[in-house]
Parts: sequence; structure tokens; C-alpha cells
Amino acid sequence: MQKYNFAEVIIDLVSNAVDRPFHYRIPPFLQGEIKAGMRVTVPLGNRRCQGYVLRLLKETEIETLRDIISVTDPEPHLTAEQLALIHWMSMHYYCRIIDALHAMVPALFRKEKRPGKPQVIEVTEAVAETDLKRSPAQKQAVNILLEHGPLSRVSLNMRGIKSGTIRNLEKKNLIRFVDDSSNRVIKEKLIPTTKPHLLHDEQASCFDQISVALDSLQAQRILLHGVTASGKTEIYMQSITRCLENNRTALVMVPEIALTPQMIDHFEGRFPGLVAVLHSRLTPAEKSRQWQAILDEDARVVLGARSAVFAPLSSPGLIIIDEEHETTYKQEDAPRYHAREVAWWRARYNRAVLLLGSATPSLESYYNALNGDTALLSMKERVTPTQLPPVAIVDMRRELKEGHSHIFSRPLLEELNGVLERDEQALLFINRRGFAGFVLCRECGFVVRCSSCDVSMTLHRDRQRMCCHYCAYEKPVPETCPSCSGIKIRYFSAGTQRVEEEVRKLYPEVSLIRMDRDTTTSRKAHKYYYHQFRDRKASILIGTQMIAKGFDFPGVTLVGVVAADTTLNLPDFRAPERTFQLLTQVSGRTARGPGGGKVVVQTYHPKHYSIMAAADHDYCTFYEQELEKRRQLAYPPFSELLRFLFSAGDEEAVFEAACWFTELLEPFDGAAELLGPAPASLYRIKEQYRVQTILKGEALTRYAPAIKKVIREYHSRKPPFEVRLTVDFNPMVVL
DNA sequence: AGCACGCCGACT
DNA sequence: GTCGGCGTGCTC
Repeated sequence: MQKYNFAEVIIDLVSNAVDRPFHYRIPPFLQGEIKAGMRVTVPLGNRRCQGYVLRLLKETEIETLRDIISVTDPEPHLTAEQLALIHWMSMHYYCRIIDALHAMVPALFRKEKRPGKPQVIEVTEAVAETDLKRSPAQKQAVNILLEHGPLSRVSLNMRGIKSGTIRNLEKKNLIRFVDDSSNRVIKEKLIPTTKPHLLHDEQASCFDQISVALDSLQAQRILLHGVTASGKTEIYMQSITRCLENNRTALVMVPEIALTPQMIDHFEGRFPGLVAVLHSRLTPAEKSRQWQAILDEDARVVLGARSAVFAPLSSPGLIIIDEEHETTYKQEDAPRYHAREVAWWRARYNRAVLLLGSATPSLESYYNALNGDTALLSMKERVTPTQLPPVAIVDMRRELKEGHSHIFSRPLLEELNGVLERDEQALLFINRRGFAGFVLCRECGFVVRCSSCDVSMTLHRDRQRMCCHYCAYEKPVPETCPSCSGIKIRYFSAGTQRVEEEVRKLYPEVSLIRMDRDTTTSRKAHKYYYHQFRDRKASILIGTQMIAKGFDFPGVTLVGVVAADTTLNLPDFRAPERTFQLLTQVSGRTARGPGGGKVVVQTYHPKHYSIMAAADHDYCTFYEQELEKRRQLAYPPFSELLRFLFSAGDEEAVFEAACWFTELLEPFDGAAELLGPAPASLYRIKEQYRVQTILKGEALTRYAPAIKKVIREYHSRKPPFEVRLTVDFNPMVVL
């Protein structure tokens, strides 16, 4: 048997130039010491670098080999699963190998020297004769240790013991650190502080089916489609319990915004001492410790946001993604992964169940459910029966025709007056995010669209042209409406500031709060306004996206959507889906109080299917229609998109680079559809011109190696382009 | 990334 | 005559 004399190493440097494995010789003194996944120090040029062993090799073609200098860890730093996932991500998301690795392991953990043996804390004999009445924190810590026996530092942290307390106890010689001799299986019984709730019929039937899946030990994907407040969280928790009983671990993902202290308490209450929490507010040291706890199997349940999808749980049996349709699960910079896709990869690798929960599932997940790739479970009842609010659609064309051209329609004003008279509260919602200009006829609602891509065309004011940023088709700006010949066809814009001004004009005495990116730069400000409004210090809250999610104010009896059209006419093929989800979400912001509530939606497209379906709370009709449209135009989920975005300050250079690159892609035209290069809808952002090319087709991953080659060619072109290229697989927004 | 190699302007 | 500017190219 030939020996592994060589190692394939990826260098820990973020650069396109070293985004490939390097081969090194394993010197005799390291023979048998080195395993895949270990960190090593290797010579590169005239210096030493950290690297990661991807795999061991028996032979290599490379002739100019150098020796590995040293190994960093006694045990592999990366698991076999992580190594495989890194490879998959670099192909699937067209990112550097090192970017995939960096996304997967917390920065500090990568740099730290790993402790040789895990240590646990035990009480010393001195505890018996020490009075801790005056230090309750220390007393609590000692009590926990007496009850459970020796515990690791993180285990104590997970039970609310601060690091300072541990330090003080050590100083007093009341505790000591010893090597951990236990075998770290579950060694404690679950003593939940919150009891499982009794499930109602629908919940019980869903839970039964999830249980069957969990017990089957096969990879399965389940979509739990449950209306708001139908009790999904309780199902999650009981499923986790089931999973732990099978001696496996569980991962729960929620959108960052939903990861509140209450949410964490909820899970820690049910699974005391077993929950690791991963989110962006942890300090690097805390994050690193949580990571170690997961590796040591101290934590058996992980709760976290997007990046928690990489949590190094040894044998996950259940991965839950709550609010699976949320776009925050897609990472917006390299590696541009989607947590739902990574989670499914991991579920397959580990033969685990992937449970996707949502009141408004993504088209992708719904489609998978329809064609049988995903099991579909539905819950239509709310736990506490409250009616979904009536939604009134206001036709803004008619308002105009009847001489009312104000941004607030008469029905909305009427409702607003009522709310203020009764001393209740209202939310006024205006979408501005990713705003791109479109042209709309105020008389008939007509919007200029591209006939082949079915997205709104973008107005380019400087050249006075309409442009489709998918296929680059152009035409002049119409002076009269092509549909009704009206003359009130113009650039459509709306903003929170404008809404605020108008409200102040109408109701000078009423106190109001505006929340958008301008007024809530700090997290503190966000919290402050939230509490101000909840404590009824203001009657009207005006805001963007950020007030659509997770805000529950019992005082709110009216939600006004000032301009549904801004979302609906975004030049993006997902615009109807986003509109439907948004309207459904904002509707959920009311009617939770005892008196119920109302929703008023203002639009120039009162008959649009996504608006009508949202108003009727009719999910199926919406999905059917939207899926049919996607099928006709071959958009996801019927295809995959690969977006190449070129950006630089020099307009000409951007086009030159984009054209050069797109020509290299031409061999794929036919196997897939090649669109562009075309100016991006948001053509200039921060002085940067943006041009894009889109590749649209099925199973694009087949071409990944060839496309990667083209990307590499672009980066190594001489003379080089001073134009940034970003590649995004299935982008969430194409603006 | 980081560092050497390399070929043109103002200094002891 | 040399010191040093940063453009280009490479690292198993």
C-alpha cells in the first residue's frame, strides 16, 4: 500500500490568484500526523502561510514541491462534511474556496489554537464551609454544579452564568478545572421550565407526520404551510424533542430580526442547558466558545440566523428554517449562498429532515411541494381564533378620475380619521427598498413593460429612454399612454418623507413616528421608536419594510399600504411574489387585538392577481397563477439564473468588460439562454456604473467547471480590467 | 494577499 | 552614478 506522501492545501489568503489547491510534500516527521481538515503552516514564495489540508495524495504531477512546515492541530479543524460542503459551495455559488471556508467557521475560531482536551468545572471541598449568601450569582453557579456534576464553561454560560462569576469562584478556590473524562453523550435529563403544549388536531396531525419522517432516518424535506399564529413554534419544539430522543441533534434557523431575547428564552426554557445561540451580535470570543460547545456536543440544539446553517453539529437529524421565504436567508456578498439550499445539502448528507415553515412559502418551496420533492403539511386554523382582517383595495385611477389626486385616497383618510377619533393606532406602510424608477399612467395604471421578459422597463432620465435591464431592449419614453392615450403618464416615486409631510399637513396635532433607514441608523434608535409606539406615545407609525415584520402592537387597528405599486412594479421577476408576501405580512400587523382591524391597500392595479389574492387571503390562487407565469417565461423555479454583474466608475470600461466576458459565454448559448449585457436597472450606484449578463437555464451546475474557467480567464486577463465582476447564482433581486 | 523583479526620474 | 516609484507576475 502506497503511503500518502503529499497533501492538497488551500492557502488562507483571500485572492483570486491563490484560489486553487497547492501541493506540498509531507515530511517524514509528519507522516501519519496529518489528516484532511487540519490547519498547516506552509511555505509560499518567501513567507509562511496558514493553509488547510483538503485531502491527502499518494502522488502528484507537480515537480517543484516544498515541505509542509508544521501542523497546527492534533485533530482536524474541519470535518469531512465541511470539506465536502466547501467544495460544493465553490462550484454552486462560484465563490473562492477560501470564501466558502471563511463563511463556515467563525474568524476567531480559525485563528485560535484549539484547547487540547476539553475541561470541565467541578466544585471543591471548600464549598461546604463557605457562605455565599452575599453573592447570589456565585451561589447559583455552585448550586447548578452540585445538581449536575462537573460541567464545561460553556454549559454554565448556557445556563446564564457569566464568565466573571466563574473567575471569581476560581479565585476563591471554590471551583477547579479538571480534564473531562466523560463520554459526552446526553448525560442529563431534560428538565424543561416550559411544558409542551397540547396540540390541536391540525398540529397533532402535522407533528405525527414529522415524527414518522424523523424516525425513518432518511433525508426528507417538509414544507409546513401555516397561517400566522397557527402554532408552528410548538410543532418545532416537539419535533426537536423527538429528534433528541433519537439521539440526534437539531438546528433551528430564524431570520435575524426574529432572534429576540424572548425567542431565545423560549427555546432555552424548553431545552435547558442544551441550546447554543449563534447570531451577529455575539463577540468573536463568545461565538468561538459557542462553536466549541457545539463541537464538544455540549450543545445539542442550535438556534441562529443565516450563518448558523454551518453549525458543526455532529449528527443533525432535524434542520428547521422558520419563515423560509425570507430573503435574508440569502447572503448578499461572497459566498452568495442561500441557507435553504445549504440546509438541504446538509440534510441529504446527514439523512436528516429539513422542515421549512412559512405562512407565505417561497415559489420554489411551493413548487417542490406540488411536484412531490417536498412533503406538504398545512395548518389553516389559528391557535386563538381571530379573524384575518378585511382588506380594502382602493383604485387610485378612480380616485384621480373623480378629482381626488392626493396621495391618500378618500377611503384611507376616512379610516385614518376614525382611528384618530377613537384614539387607536395606525401603521402607514410605504415600500422604497431597492427602488428603481418606472413609468406609470395615473389614469389607467399602465406600466411600460418588456414584452419578452415581462418586467417593468426602467427609465433612464439622462437619455430619456426606457430600457429592459434583462435583455437590453430599448425604446423611447412615451408621451401619452399607449393604452389609454392619457397624458398623465409619468415617473412614479414615493417615499416615507413625502408621506410624513402629508400626514403632518393633514393632522398637525397628531404625534407620529417615521421609521426607515434614515431615522433608524442605530439599533438603539430602532428599539427606542419601537417602544415609543408600543407605549402609545404616537398614533401613527410611518415606515418601510422594517415595520412589516415582527411588529405586534395591540393598539393598531389600521394598516395603510400607501402605494402597493412600488413593489409590484419593481423591474424584477419576483415582484408579484414579493408583493403578495408583503401584503400578507402587513395584514398580519393588525387584527391581533380584540377589536380586530382593517387594511387599506392603495394601488393603480386593483385587479392584479397578487393584490387580489393577498386581499382575499387566498394563497392557492396566487401560487397557481404565479407558477404558470414563471413556467411560460422559464423563470425560477423552472430554471436557474446566473447573474454576472460588472461595475466600475468608468462607464466605457464596464461595457467593454461585460461584452468581452459575454462573448466567452457564447458557447453556452443554446444549452442555456444568454441575456445581455444590459445596463442594470439601478444603473449607477455610488458613482459606480453597473452592467449585467444573465445566463438562464436548467441545471446550470453542469457547466460550473467550464464557467469557472471563464471567470478565471476574466480575472487573469492582461491588461486587466479595472471592473469588478460579481457572480450570483439565483439572485433574490435583479436590480 | 504580499513580495520580488524590473525599468525610468531626482538626489548624495 | 544610485535610491526608489509602483506596474506586472508568481507563489506547490
